[in-house]
Amino acid sequence: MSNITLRDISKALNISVSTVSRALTDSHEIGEETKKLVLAYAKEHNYVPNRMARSLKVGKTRSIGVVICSIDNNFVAQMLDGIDQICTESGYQIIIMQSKESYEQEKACINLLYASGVDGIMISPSLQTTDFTHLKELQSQGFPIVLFDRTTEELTAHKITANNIKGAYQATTHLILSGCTRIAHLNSKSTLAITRERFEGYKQALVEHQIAYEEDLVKFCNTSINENTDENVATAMEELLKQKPQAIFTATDLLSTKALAYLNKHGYKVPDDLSLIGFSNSDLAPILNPPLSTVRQPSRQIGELAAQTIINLVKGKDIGPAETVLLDTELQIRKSSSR
Amino acid sequence: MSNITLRDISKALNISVSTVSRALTDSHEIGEETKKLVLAYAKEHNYVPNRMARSLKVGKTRSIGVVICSIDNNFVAQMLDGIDQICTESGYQIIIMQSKESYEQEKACINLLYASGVDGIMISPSLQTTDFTHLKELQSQGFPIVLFDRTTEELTAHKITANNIKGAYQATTHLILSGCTRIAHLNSKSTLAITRERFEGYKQALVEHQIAYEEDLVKFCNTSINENTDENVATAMEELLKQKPQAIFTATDLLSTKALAYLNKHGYKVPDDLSLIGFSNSDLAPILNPPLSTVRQPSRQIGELAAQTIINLVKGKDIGPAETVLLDTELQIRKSSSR
DNA sequence: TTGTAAGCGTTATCAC
DNA sequence: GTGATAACGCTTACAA
Repeated sequence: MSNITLRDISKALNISVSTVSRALTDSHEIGEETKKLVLAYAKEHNYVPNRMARSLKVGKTRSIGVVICSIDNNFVAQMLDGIDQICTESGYQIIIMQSKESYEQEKACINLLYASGVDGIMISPSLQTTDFTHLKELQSQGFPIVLFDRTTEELTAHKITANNIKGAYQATTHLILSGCTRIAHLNSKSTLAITRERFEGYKQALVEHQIAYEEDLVKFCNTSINENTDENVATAMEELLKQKPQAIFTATDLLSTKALAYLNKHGYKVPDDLSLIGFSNSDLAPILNPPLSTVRQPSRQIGELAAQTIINLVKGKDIGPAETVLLDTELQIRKSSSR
Repeated sequence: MSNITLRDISKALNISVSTVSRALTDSHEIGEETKKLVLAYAKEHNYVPNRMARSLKVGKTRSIGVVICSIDNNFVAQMLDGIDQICTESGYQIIIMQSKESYEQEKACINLLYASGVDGIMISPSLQTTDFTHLKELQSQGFPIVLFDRTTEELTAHKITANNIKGAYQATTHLILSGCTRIAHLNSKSTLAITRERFEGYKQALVEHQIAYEEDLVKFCNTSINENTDENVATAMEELLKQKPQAIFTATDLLSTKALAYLNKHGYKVPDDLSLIGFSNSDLAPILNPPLSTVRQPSRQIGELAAQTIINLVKGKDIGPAETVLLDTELQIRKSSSR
């Protein structure tokens, strides 16, 4: 198993290195005889090409960088699973880096990835990120970049994300149809499309059902890591609850579960006292107390599509101008919103 | 940002490539003047060394392979988080590969990682794995390997894992002290130490409290991916419940939540009808229905220690003979086991 | 069909 | 203290 090289093979078989190289890549300009010979020898001594040497030579590493906020997040892990599957199938290695919701760390990740020679980068920006020049710079050199899940209008690129407006709209509409009119909305604080779009869907549903929008029923709270999220959520919930809402629509996975925990802890009966519905991809939603109604995102599919897109870009395939792909969410009604 | 090389710097500054190289690695045999000059120029044009070239030359990639069952698993994600932190701090890149609980796929991962030149491998074997020759072969060539979380006696290596016997013992003892004598045990099917040790801890607690061990109260079920786990768990639970247990101790994260889901679905009141306690690292345990008592493992710490160990090995540090590090678990009593 | 040789960007071994 | 030069393992013109 100790590494054998092209030269070893060439010496053993008394043919040149280049012939061996070509034989192994099944070049048409090599005799069947020699091909078989080389292939056999290579297999027997289980030759495995040196990735570094190959990369150095051809200037491509067959690896792509993936930047996410945190690997320790159900939804993210599911997307990574999808990404990994596609990339492995296509012979690409992924290098995962976490921004931990920090803009500085995100830039550091990008630099590290670029320095380590990845052929392309897929990124779901941090909630802190408002400036995208670190990505624009790369792009301007023709470096392939794909945004997934979290997107922004600041950057022209291929983007794969859930249909956030529609998902939020459906969730809110569901609450309205169940008889709620005072519906609170808890969102995370960011300038990313994801935040605005879910807020947008919420407002659309209100408008459509002639319910006046009330600013006091909406809170955006800082959920960046290290930002004592529990406390921020508690404060936001406290203020929202003062407004006596009949229901709350939470816009992210983290907020949904933290809001439920808060309500349970403070003696609110869900859904008797108020309904709750949120974005969440946790498999545990059905056995939460109470079972949590959720907008579920096609996490694996987002990952798969994004991976396929970056691979196509990296391979130089013409996949047309940058476009945003919106994948439908799925409304899963459970007890937490059944009044 | 387009890559600048040593040669570019050497030309611009009219000094040799080797001088530049040495200046950048802060060699003591270079004049302070030139050092400053080179460093300044490098910074200004943000020179970043070519990883491939460096790796090819020195025969090390500063990357380590991490093999886990699935990234889409709370506990695993937490360990990965710990691993990532240590590796990033030490300037090592990690390459994560999933076995999906398949022995064949695990072997494929190992081969791919080895072929891609990682300096060492950390692995948490699949539940299917009983034969460890694929790892032994690597080891016999002096290739660094560390086992984490899931270990085996089949392999002599550095191992980092939770104190499974103690954790299981504590959980079972807790059930006994709460008044249960008919305690069922649901475990996963594997020959890994993790399975046997938790079973062992369960039995130890019984013995110590003079409770007779009953084979019918114990089930090992196949939780490999693709093995219709839900159905297997349902069958196992059905049979266990026929024995009218007063409590169930579930041995893995997956089994714990699936068991709870099963009980809820079939109208069992936990803890009134029976208590439940399980291994789980889900942050949602407190808001499950009912809040789930758990044995919590120091996931991040396991990852961190394992990462530190493999890095030490890779660096050739003498860290003594292979030993197993056992980290204490934490018993978290909640409503599901409060009678 | 096969061989020769250059070169990818580093680092290391010699010289000077 | 600095500079040539070879070498890591591979691919690829260009020759033969």
